[in-house]
Amino acid sequence: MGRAPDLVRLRYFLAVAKASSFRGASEALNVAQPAVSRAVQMLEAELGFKLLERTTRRVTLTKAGAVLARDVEDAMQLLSRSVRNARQVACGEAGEIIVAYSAQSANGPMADMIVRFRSCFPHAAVSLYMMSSHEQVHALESGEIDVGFLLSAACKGSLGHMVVGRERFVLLVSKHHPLARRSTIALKELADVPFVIGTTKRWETFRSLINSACLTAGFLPTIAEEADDVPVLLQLVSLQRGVTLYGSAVRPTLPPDIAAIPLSDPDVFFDVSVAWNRRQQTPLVREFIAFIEKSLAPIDLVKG
Amino acid sequence: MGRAPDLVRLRYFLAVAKASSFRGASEALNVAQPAVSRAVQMLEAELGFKLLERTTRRVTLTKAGAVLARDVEDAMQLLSRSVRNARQVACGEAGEIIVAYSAQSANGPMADMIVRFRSCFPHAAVSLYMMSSHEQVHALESGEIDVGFLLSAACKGSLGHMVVGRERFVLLVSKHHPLARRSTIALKELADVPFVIGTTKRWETFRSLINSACLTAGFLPTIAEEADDVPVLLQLVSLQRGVTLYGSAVRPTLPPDIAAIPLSDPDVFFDVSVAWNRRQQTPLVREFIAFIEKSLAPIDLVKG
DNA sequence: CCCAATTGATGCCTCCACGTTATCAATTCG
DNA sequence: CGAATTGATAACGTGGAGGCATCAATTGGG
Repeated sequence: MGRAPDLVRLRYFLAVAKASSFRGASEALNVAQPAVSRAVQMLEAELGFKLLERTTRRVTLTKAGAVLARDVEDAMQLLSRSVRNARQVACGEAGEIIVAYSAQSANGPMADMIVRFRSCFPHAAVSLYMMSSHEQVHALESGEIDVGFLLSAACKGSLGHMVVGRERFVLLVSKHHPLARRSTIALKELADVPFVIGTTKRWETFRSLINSACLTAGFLPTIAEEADDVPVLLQLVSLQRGVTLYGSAVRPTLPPDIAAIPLSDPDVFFDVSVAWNRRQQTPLVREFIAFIEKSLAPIDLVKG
Repeated sequence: MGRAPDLVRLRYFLAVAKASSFRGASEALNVAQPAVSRAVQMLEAELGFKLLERTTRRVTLTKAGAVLARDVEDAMQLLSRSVRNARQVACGEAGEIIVAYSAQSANGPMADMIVRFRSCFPHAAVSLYMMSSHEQVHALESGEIDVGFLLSAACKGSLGHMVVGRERFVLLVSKHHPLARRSTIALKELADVPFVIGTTKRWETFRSLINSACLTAGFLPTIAEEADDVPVLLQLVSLQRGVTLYGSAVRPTLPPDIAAIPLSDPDVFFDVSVAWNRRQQTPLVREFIAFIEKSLAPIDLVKG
């Protein structure tokens, strides 16, 4: 009941309708003329009504045939659009990609990369979600996100990843704080300075980065206050409840009453990576990673 | 080259996508399982990219496969809608029909017939055009219109036609005219009364009807003034430039200063027909004529 | 008025494509 | 570890689509 007829027959019929001639259609289709005659006959038999009025000298469309030709042409166009679209998705030219980024990576080169990727892949739908490095690892493993910009330190073995940037720490202090006038500062000077810092799971990776940096300087930071998101953290710094360490890229976005003082320690830095799940790489994800890699190449050349 | 793949293969693929299983799909399709495997393989080979991820125990859609399944389903639905629509046109359930009607038939049973036809054939597009009987004959022969309501006297041999109503004449006179007080009038009383009447080609049929009616009463009407459309004709009657004869059904639409006086002659009437071109009857036209015929049956029963 | 030419339909033959059965390889349960 | 299920593969047969040759019918020209 109501199954669609063979596409070849429909194509032959359309060709006859366009050419108003079986012979002309057969030439346009590069087949022999009897094939076209039979195809249309079979189609009519299958449908149960006549599509063409033949007068051995002239071929005209039936009303029903005209309607069918018009509608079928649209449907076939939709069909080939479907195939083209799927092909684009298959080769990574189109599709959806869900990208996460952490607070620490947000101020780095990530934003620019996304913008340029979007303009290079106009058929791709890029969704962005803010997510801590720790959360991203789980989201990548469960497939909730396709790629993530996160702290390299958070990456696990099951994830593919690639370092996209190295960042030095800056000390964030209130401008009214005694340390605010310093142009640089050594990490070990902070041994007795109270810190405000995130302590929930969300901050796990970044906190352990700070801890290990402080440990190599010979102390463990004194936690004076805890905050769970960046605005509150900055608020607490403003109120001189403590100081905190952050990536240097945060500077352009700081409120005016907070100073960012570079650390003088040469080896204290952290890396930001783009990470992905090796097991579910869609073509578009591959394209995305390749795009990031290519974006990085000139940067590395400058450094090397 | 972007030709569309075989519909059967696409249907098989959709079935697998729905069932998430080759075996399940094969049962749903009532074919053996290898047929489904091969069909999907051929489809993938034809398209050039994978649609399904097989793990011998679980079948999942590729991103491209998911996109294709979604879009192809829509396209196939459109395709079967096209076929259904064409079938409706073929059996006369749907389609376009262009109907003409003359001034004399406009006030008869035509209007009601059109309304009821429209409600019985909701998928049919009925276009209405006002056209004189004379013009309708040409328009029917050239195929510009499908059917016409016109004076039976205008019908030629090449057209099929069917009488749908018989109408008596009424004399239209100004209410200030001496004859306005009469309740009936005999045709021969009008031998010396000046007429206003249409004289162009458009009025040819109706004028010859009036002429022959008058001739049987023993005179030829005196033409005092000519008018080419109904409002002007009525205007001239109002201004007492003359009287005219018209179908009695016009009465409900007359302006208040014009009286309609029935003729007492028993044999003076004219017939209105529905006419069509025998050579280009679309199914819907056949349905229309059959509908009119059926609408007429009860009327004839009452008369007979 | 008839013959040549063109057009669509038909008969016959071939061959590819699809479907079926039988079987294998791999994974999942009990 | 064996039973069962699932998808892939092999071998085989049949139906349908296309090609060739030909027919029937209409048209146009001499």
